[in-house]
Amino acid sequence: MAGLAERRKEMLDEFTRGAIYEAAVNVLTQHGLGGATMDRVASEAGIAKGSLYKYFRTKRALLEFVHNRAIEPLQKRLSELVDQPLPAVEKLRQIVRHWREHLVQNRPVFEFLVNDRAVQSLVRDSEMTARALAVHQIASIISQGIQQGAFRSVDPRLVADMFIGAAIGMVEHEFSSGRVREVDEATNSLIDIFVNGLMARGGTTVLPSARERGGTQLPGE
Amino acid sequence: MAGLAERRKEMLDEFTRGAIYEAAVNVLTQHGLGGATMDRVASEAGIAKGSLYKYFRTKRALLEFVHNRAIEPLQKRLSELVDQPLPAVEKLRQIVRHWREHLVQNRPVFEFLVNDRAVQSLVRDSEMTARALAVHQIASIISQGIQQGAFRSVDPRLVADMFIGAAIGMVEHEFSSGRVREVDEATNSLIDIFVNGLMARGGTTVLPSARERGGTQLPGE
Amino acid sequence: MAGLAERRKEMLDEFTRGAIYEAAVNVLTQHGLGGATMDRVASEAGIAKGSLYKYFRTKRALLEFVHNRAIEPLQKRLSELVDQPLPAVEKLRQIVRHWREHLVQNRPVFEFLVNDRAVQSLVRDSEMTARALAVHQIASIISQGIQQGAFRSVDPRLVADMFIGAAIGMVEHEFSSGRVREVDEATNSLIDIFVNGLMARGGTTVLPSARERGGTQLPGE
Amino acid sequence: MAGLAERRKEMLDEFTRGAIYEAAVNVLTQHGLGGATMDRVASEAGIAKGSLYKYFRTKRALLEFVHNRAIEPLQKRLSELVDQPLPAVEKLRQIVRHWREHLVQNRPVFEFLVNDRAVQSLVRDSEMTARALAVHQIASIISQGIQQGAFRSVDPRLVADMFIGAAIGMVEHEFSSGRVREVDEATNSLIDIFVNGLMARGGTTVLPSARERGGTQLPGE
DNA sequence: AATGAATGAGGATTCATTCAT
DNA sequence: GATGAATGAATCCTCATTCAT
Repeated sequence: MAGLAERRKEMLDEFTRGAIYEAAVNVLTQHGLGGATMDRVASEAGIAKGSLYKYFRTKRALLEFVHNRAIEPLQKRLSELVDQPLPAVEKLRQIVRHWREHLVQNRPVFEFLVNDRAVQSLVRDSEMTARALAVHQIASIISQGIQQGAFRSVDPRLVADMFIGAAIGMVEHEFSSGRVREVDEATNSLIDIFVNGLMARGGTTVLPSARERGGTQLPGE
Repeated sequence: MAGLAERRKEMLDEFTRGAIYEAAVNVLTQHGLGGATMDRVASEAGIAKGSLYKYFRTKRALLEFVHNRAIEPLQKRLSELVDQPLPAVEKLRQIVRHWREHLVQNRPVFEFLVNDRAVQSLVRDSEMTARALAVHQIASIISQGIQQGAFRSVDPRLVADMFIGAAIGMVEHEFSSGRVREVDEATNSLIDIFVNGLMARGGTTVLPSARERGGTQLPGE
Repeated sequence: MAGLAERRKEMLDEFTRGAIYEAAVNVLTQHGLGGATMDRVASEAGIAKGSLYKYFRTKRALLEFVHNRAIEPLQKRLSELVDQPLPAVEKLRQIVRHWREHLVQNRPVFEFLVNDRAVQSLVRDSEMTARALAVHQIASIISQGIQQGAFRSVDPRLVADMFIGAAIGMVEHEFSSGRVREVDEATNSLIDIFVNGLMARGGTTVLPSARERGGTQLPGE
Repeated sequence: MAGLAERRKEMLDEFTRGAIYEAAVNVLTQHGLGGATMDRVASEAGIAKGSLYKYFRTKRALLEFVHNRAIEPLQKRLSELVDQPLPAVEKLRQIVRHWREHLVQNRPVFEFLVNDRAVQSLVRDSEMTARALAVHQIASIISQGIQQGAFRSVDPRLVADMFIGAAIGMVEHEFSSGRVREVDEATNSLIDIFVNGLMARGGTTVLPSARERGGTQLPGE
């Protein structure tokens, strides 16, 4: 009996939290972070402000909830992929493709919540920020690639951070260029660059990198 | 003459604006964007609130000023580099090195202002946001590389956006790893990845990229 | 039912709005228009500033409310009278009497709100200001008088404006003279002047009006 | 020498005060009473704010100055007329004509300063407000008319207040109707009403005024 | 004497949070 | 348990007035 009532309540709770999530995303989309008031969220969710506070004790808690729920699928997929028996490159490729789709489909949330410093400081949980977790896991994929001889020896965490940055840059490009391209086009471009580099192969000579040059300065540097 | 008094006034003005800039950066650093009130900035700058409003007619104007002053050197250096007679790779290398140094030295501003969506919508000037300008110029460098045969044929703007993202990721890495490395180490890593890719050369075989595979799906993709 | 709760809420609302009206009038009386701050009104009404803003979204809305509530009874009575089967003179007489009583009883509001240019520009509703409405209706009474042969042929709207002005002048006289006279004394004086004029009848000769003189200029004109 | 320098200074002073008057009127016209800041007045007058404060120690003093200078010609003409050897009616006629012209020509000042309660309380000088003075003098003209047998016996001050009110109403009519009529038309209408009343003469019977009826109430009164 | 930068009290408005019904 | 009215601290901005140069 008690168990049933409890389960019932939990489900209702979960349902309402979903509605609040939708409402918060709408408000964020329409009014931006600054205009996202508890009043508006409650009204958009069709509940009273007092009830909203029953579900989230502070605004910060609400924002954390929205933030986490938005990021959750990304983290989940990343975790799953890390453990799969795939070559490192394929893992990266699938990660990027999934990120891209998710971001494009949930653009407003990421516009206003995830990629926003103000929120990040607001929702920064005690231990490990979402990004740090992603870096950690992508770094492990890169390490795998190095160990398996597919990748050169690089600093996995550094490259992981660059990789994430490039992925974000890719999505920003799609946002700002207004046009959403073939699902694989941008994804493959990113992987292609990271795997093969920009260098034209076959006979063409480029200036050696500074590392290869031993750090000498070119004129103008 | 009149010229003298004017010059004097301008210098004083510039001096005060500088002090306000410092104050704003401090407040931003200590209180974040949300806690950056005009009151606090004025107090930190050691002037009255009314005086602050003499220099900046609105909070938004102040934020724009801080934002622009922080970004200005980056844009200036980028513009200079674009026009220099250097190989594309060297241009990119120098850009990254300069960005990195500037960002590391002005971390607080970039933490709270430049890379923040909320501010971006606040300070978004009519036509072209700072990032768009940077993308444009870096894309032109990449185009140059392609034309000169150094780079493969890629979408310059897309790769430019990725490149900027990767550069930001690199700096974030330095911020979050807490340790600031040798000036060239991270820079060269970034250039190295973008030019040569991650792929281990010499006999090792990796899965071909989707482009080379002709778009076929691998299992799990 | 739902209706009950709604009715209850409406009554409470109306009650509070009444209290705010009183408070606003008090503040207006004591501090004048310039000193009528939302803070003071809230405090005088015994509610928090935030609550005041729940009832009136802006200061302007509050002022409009006070203005309208003060003028409402005047307009109502005027509208009623216009349609009654009374000789034009009697209509005018009753209007003046009612105005006078209302103004004397609500002196502070009219001192600071109704007869004040600054407020008029603040509360000027889109279409027809209160005065314009009054002019319109009094003009229609004068027209009636003309049609029924009681009044000479004059410009009804012009005379209506003069009539209103004279009525205001009458009340100002009572205010400034400090003494409030018999209810009918001033009222009848006003009607008497407008109906019969100042001219002494019976044998006494006065200079003909310019109209009668054909527009010739007297010395000093 | 000292005398000359003093005279010179006085003249300059007077000149500047004139410029300030013009500036204040412009600002009042463009920004209304609320937007009439000392800053704007100084800037419009082409002097520094500090200098403005040399001429008027407070904003109130400036407003009093503008108010008085605007009213001055009206008072002057009124005083002159009172003492002239003219029939009372002619005095009233000329007063109204002059007021009307002056008000029409200086509309902005009167819109925002003279007929405004907020200012009136601001500029109310200790003893006798401008209106009170005008009432006094017009009342004396009416008294003259009564003594000379031209007017019936009425309360001169009460009628003077009504008269002034009617004159203001007349000007308001011209302002609100947008059209400025022949100089004498409105003026003569006003005088005509006040001298002869609205009553249609010659055979037509109207209800007797309450005075004549002895104060009896009509049905509906 | 003229200037205009500096001041800071004051005012309108918002919004996260509480609590009586 | 749900509600939404009440709260008041906090924020942006204005402007009359002063005073050092």
